[in-house]
Amino acid sequence: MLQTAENRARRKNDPQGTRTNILDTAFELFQTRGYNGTSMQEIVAAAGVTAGAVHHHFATKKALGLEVIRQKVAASVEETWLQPLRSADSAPAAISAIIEGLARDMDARGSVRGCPLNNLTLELSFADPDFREELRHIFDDWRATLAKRLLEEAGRGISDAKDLAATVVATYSGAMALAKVEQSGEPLRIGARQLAILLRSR
Amino acid sequence: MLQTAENRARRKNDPQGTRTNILDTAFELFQTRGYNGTSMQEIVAAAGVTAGAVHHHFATKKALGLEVIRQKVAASVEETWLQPLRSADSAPAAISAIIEGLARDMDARGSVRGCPLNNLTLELSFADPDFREELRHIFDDWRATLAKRLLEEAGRGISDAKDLAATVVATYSGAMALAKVEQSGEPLRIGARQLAILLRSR
DNA sequence: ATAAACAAACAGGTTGTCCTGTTTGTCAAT
DNA sequence: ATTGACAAACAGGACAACCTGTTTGTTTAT
Repeated sequence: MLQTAENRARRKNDPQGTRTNILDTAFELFQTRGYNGTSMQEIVAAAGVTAGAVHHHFATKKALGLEVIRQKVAASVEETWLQPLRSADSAPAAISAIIEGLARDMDARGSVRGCPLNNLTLELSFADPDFREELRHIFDDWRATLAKRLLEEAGRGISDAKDLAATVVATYSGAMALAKVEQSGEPLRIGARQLAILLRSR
Repeated sequence: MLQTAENRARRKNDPQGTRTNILDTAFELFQTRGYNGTSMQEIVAAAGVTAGAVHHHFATKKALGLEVIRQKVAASVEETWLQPLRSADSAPAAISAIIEGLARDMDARGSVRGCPLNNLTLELSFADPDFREELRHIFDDWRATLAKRLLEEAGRGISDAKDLAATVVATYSGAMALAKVEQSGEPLRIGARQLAILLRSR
């Protein structure tokens, strides 16, 4: 039975705010419990909205997941990697600074939830081609931005720059996996040091 | 209503075989759909056993997952990494051969499901400490075996060997993530080449 | 007036787990 | 050598909780 007008809760009527709230909450829960480990009910409860509101903005859980990747995950990589990279004087110095900054954040926070992009990639990119496509775009942008900055350095060809860019992404991603399983920032610091050596040697 | 004795199926009574069958099937499904993406019913159906049989050998899904990690995932790392490493003349040569062999397998197969250890680590190691503990042991063995072999090389200290071991694991793990999202063995080949350069430079 | 933005309740399928009953091997007593 | 007792190894559902998605109705902005 539906409720009467008397005791029905008032609507917020803040479409942009509600939508952003749902996206932010889903991103946080996916990051802590994973996509398949998070239920719609948990998202509804944590966001403090109703199931109807979620359904109005996102028809299915998959549609919500894809939007989280397109907006939140992409923005996260943009903020932590691409912007610092573009505004830095030296690419190798920026890479070291980014990774060591993350290691410091993790140790201060006391817990490591890992890289959102890698988390969702390993969970979903084989099982679902739609997710894979969205995730792949973000990786490609990341590698392209890195390669572009590494190409500016003296005495480096395009092929070397691309290979080094892929290696930076790989070593960072794997170090983050180690950091997650050890719950420590140390693997990231090791990775940063070894990447610095590799970037100096070429 | 329970079934009568007449038309009831005969028991297999092959405890070891049934148990191994369930473990193998669960490992395969976890590898393709993830832990939370796989239901008990799917495991039951794919293994061709009954729910009762699964419950007899593994009380809960989590208990089954932990056994898959302890036996199947650990054995997979042992087979592809530790044994080749121990029996090789040169550690750097073995590392290159292992990674490039995997890249060849993937291209021949036409699909990349990723590293079972990393897949489960990113999905579960933050959300559940019991899973994390089991996964961490495997990573630690992996790094220790690598460090031991890298230490044998001339002019290398224990600290450098440990750092390089962590970097080999990290770069491989991250390259496998790239391979998964690109569905190609190429990122692994790039990682192998760059690791060879790094191992030569020190 | 119309349509977007929600609130509330609900439908129907799926989930992990458990329970009861039957079959088979084992081992000791006869 | 046969039998009886007992425990392990399943078969076949049963079940409540939970899952995603929808529907219906009310509120607000334009």
